[in-house]
Amino acid sequence: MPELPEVETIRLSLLPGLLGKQITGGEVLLPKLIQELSPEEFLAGVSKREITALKRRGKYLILELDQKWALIVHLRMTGQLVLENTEAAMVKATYLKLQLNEGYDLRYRDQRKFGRIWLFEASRLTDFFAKLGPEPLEDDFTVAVWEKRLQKRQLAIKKLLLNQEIIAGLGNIYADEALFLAGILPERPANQLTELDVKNLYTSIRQVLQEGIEHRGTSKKDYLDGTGQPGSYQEKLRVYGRKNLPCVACGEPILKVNLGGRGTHYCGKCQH
DNA sequence: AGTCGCCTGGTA
DNA sequence: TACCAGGCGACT
Repeated sequence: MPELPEVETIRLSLLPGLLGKQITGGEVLLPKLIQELSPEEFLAGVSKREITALKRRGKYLILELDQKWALIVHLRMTGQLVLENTEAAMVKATYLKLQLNEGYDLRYRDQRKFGRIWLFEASRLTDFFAKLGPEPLEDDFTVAVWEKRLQKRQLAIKKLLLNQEIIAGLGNIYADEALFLAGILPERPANQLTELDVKNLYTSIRQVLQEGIEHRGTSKKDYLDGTGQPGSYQEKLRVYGRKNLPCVACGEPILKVNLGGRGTHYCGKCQH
């Protein structure tokens, strides 16, 4: 489900309700959701701790507890993290409930049960994210860094965009959108991109992610932010989910193919 | 490098 | 009934 803009929107929407709150208790209703620990160990580890920061790395959400522990959430395809009144009825597919002081729960829902949650000491974060690629919106992600990452790679550029070790945070929607904006065919081998292609792609990646955040994410099916609100970027998508609809630039029908097992949308006339 | 499994639900 | 879905890791 959520890519970088959705996870960032969830982070921003949860920030006011979570910062400084204490986790008073909780309930795990799907043991396999919790990685490396038993549900009991996990609940004991988060209980009585204060949420001291909320961060994001790629598509991972990081709750810092007591400035010492890291509670990591990866939503995979259909995960949702929402703040709800403790009295509110438990919605279907809610698999984790963390009770906070002041009457609210942080609840995790996940239709397809693909999500993952970890709890460990914050000192392990560097190791945990060691293989993850650069943050595309950070200042240290430069064209030069991007160029270097694509060097000598003969894989289709779309596949590289989806590889989180190459660049963090892009998923199927924003990868297709970035390639369209840059005018590059998804099948192009990365090492055949010109210097200008690489530069355009760099700019396009940052643009679509920025736009996604500004529109509070893309709600195609399940995605909601931490307050239960959908995003609106689905209305702005240029190619994703627009098979057979006219290209916004040239009017030709948008094509959809399968690339590496993922639906891939593009304009056969605008992208080369 | 490519395919399969993990899960459930919506749609063709 | 079959296929598809915003992700990712374990297989061959």
